[in-house]
Amino acid sequence: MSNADAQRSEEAQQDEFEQDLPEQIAVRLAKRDRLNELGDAYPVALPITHTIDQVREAYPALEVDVATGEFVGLAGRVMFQRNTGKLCFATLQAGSGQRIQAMLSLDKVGEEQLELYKELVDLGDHLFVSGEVITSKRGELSIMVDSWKMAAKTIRPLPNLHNELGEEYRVRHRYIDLIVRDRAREVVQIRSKVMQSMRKTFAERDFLEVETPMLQTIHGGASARPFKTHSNAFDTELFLRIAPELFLKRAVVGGIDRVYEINRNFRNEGADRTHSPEFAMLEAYQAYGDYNSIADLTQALIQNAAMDVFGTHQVTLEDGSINDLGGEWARISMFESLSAACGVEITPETPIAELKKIADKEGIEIDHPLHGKYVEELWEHFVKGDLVNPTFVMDFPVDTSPLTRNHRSKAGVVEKWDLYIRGYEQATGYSELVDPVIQRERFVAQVQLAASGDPEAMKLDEEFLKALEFGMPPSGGMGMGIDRLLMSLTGLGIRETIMFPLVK
RNA sequence: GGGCCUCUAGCUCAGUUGGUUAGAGCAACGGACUUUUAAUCCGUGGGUCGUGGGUUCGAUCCCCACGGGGCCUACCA
Repeated sequence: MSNADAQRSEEAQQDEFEQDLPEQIAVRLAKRDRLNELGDAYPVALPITHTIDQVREAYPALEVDVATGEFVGLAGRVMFQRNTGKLCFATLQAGSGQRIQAMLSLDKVGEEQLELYKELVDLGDHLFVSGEVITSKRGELSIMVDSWKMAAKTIRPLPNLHNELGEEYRVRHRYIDLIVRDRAREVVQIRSKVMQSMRKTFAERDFLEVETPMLQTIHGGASARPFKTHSNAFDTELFLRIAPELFLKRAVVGGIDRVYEINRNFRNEGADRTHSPEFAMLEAYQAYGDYNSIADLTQALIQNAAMDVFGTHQVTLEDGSINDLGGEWARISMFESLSAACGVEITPETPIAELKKIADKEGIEIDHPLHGKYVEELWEHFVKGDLVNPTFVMDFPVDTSPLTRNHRSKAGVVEKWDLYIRGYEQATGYSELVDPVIQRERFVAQVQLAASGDPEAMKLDEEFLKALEFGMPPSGGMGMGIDRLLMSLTGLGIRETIMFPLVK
């Protein structure tokens, strides 16, 4: 297509755009033009002296019909309008959600400015007003406007504020959701404060925050299907990371003894109420720690976050129920809790055939070559549902945990825990496997699994093994889903804790 | 991946057992109103009924395909 053709087609598209406009958008575009004729529909600077929050704070409880003598200039989004012939009311909203009323009367602003206001200001516009802080005859804290200016003209109408938005509209137009729904703003604030709190806890313990590669030539550190992409410069296949683990361990080899990363992981798997294809993950490693010390750290991170953000360890969830995160969290053994729950002694030596018999009796279908897979499935069936309070489930089967050290005294299990809160897996922690010879054997076993068709089996990462061969100190490590943590702290679904979840 | 449900105005929703011109509230437009709080009152406009095909004299409604969304189910954190 030639440049001229391209331009013509662009103009055609522009015409089409303007012809097909919904009535309200056409009307607002005309108002925008009018504002630009008179001045500027989008001025770069406005003489703002106060925020809405500041004015509200300064006058928490004025009597009815008071004039304070204080003159302010402030701006906010017009959320409601109530116009009478010679007196207009507008409710202005700040980004914080704070609101204040603006009043425009004929004798203060004059006929021309009042008429222009009525003609050009719509719901949703950002409006600047300057005038005296007063209360109305009904006691509403207000600005008695001397002059007003459009701060930013909106072209699309806000949805009506008297019905809840549909779920799909909320997710696809989160910026609207944030404007009209207090809870949406609150969740963003909570998430930010939780991150601040966790970084503070880490800093107090001398952990360094680092960033490791998201684009990787070999994906590792977890069992999951990766997203694939391609590098033109290197002409090679790349993977979006499924976990940062193998790079954070390289950092520990390098002497970054206390290290953590909070960043995104990507897993090419199903999405539902508790899973998102991209999700925020915290991983932390502590040299000369083990799975006990890292469990202590995990408990501290979550309890500090609850205390810093909500001022209590007993957090109230969306449905009104209480999630009690207080006290020392229980630590139970996977094999012992499973044995107790199903009434049969189950150990790492229990033959697969016997485990299969129990599974069949319970109506659980398992088709997997690994002993540990049966144990974990049975455990989830018998025990998981009953775990409401925070609980560390300790000492997992060896064959499903290729990056974890063998238990120091119990045969057939590794030093790994999963943290469950309200029945959801919240975090996992290890005494890290640092023996490069055993690590190589574990990877080889994974490669065999992959050869037998398991798409989630780990790949053998020679560069990571080489790093281990230079000596990694004994370490504890943990990983925690941030979105999941937010769910535990609020009771919301994952798509509400992520500001912009993936939508088709 | 499998099953069930759903898509109507800017937003939230009615509705049509297939029949002339598809409705409401808020929003918009015109008018009245100097203390409103979803202001009120009078009037007006606004729709490819998700998209494409089929059945029919006639389809927004019935059928098929496709697309978006939701719930359940399976895998994974």
